[in-house]
Amino acid sequence: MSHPVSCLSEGEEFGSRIGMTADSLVLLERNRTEDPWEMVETKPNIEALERGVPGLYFPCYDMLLTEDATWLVKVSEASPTLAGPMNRMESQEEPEQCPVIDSQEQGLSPGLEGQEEERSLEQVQSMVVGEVLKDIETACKLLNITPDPIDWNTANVQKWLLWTEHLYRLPHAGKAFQELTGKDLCAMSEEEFRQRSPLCGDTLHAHLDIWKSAAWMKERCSVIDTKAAGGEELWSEADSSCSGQPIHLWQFLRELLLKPHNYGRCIRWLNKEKGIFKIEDSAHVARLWGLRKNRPAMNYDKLSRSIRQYYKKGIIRKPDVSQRLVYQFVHPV
DNA sequence: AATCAGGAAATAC
DNA sequence: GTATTTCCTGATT
Repeated sequence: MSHPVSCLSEGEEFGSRIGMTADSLVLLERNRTEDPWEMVETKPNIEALERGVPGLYFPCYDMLLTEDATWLVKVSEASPTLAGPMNRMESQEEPEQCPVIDSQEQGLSPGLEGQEEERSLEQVQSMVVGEVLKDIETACKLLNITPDPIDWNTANVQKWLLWTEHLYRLPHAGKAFQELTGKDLCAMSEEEFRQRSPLCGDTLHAHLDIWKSAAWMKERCSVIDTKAAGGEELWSEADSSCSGQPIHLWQFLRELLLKPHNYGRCIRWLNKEKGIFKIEDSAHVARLWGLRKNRPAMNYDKLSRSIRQYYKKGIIRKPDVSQRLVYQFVHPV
C-alpha cells in the first residue's frame, strides 16, 4: 500500500496539491481512534459506517481521489469555523456533534435539491474532511504548534513526530529527523522519509501529507472567507490556543472535557451542570498536560498539586462528597 | 499503591 | 508577581 495514487484527473494546481497519497487516505480511517492514547486495537472508526450509510463509505474515497476539489470549497462554506486559524470553539460546544447534521444545518450545497445521491456523497466527504481537520486542530492545540508544517521549527517537528508516533503506535523515529525544520520536512519525498526511517518513514510521510493538505486547504478557505466576509469576526471567539497567553491548567482541563469524543476515556463530566468531573486516567491526563506545556516530566502527582493550588483561588475544589480523582469547578459555565 | 493535602523552594514568563 | 513545577512529608483510601 505504498504507491502514491496520482489523483485528480483534472490536474490543475488545486487538485494536485490537495491530492493525498493512497497511504494518507488509508491512514485516515485505519488509524483513527477516539482516543489516541488509549488505542489498544486498530479498528476502522469511520462514523459513516456506524451511523448506517455503508454504501457511501468507499465511494467517498473514490471521490477524494478522483474528483476535482470543488467540494472542499463547499466544506469551507459549510463550516466557516474551519476557515480561519483556530476559531472553531463554537462548534465544539456540542460534544457529540455529527458533522452530517452540521452540514445540513449550515446549508451545504443548497443548489442540489434534486440530486439526493450527490448530496449524500458530499455530506460524507465533508464529514470526513471535517473530521480530519478537527483532529489536526485538536493536535495543534495539544502540542501548541501551528497547523501548517511549513512553519514548524525543529522542536515543533520533534513534537509532531512524538505525537504521531504515539498516536499510531509507530516505532520511535524522532532521532532520524532531529535537526530538520518543518520546511525541510515538507520538501522531503516519501523516499527520503524511508531512508531516514525504514520502518515508518512512509507512514510518517503520509501523515505529513495529510497535514500539508489540510493546511493548504485551510489557507485557501481563509482567503476565500476573507474576501467574502471582509475578514472580520474571525477572531471574535479567541480561545486559549490563539490568545497568546499561556494556557492555564483549568482551561486545559475544560478543553479536554469539551471534547468527550477525543478525551472521554481519560477525563469526563460526572455532572456538567455542577462542574464536577472525574479524571479517569490520571497518567494520561498528566501526559497530555506535559505535552502541552513542554514538561516531559509531568505526572499526576505534580498535576494534582497544581490543581490543589486552585483550592484557595476558588477555581477548582473537591466536591462535597470527596471522591478520588474527582474535582469540581467552582464556577461551572 | 495510588491519592490527597499543603509547605517550601525553584522556575518560567 | 503570578502560575505553575518540583520535591517532599504525612495522612487517607
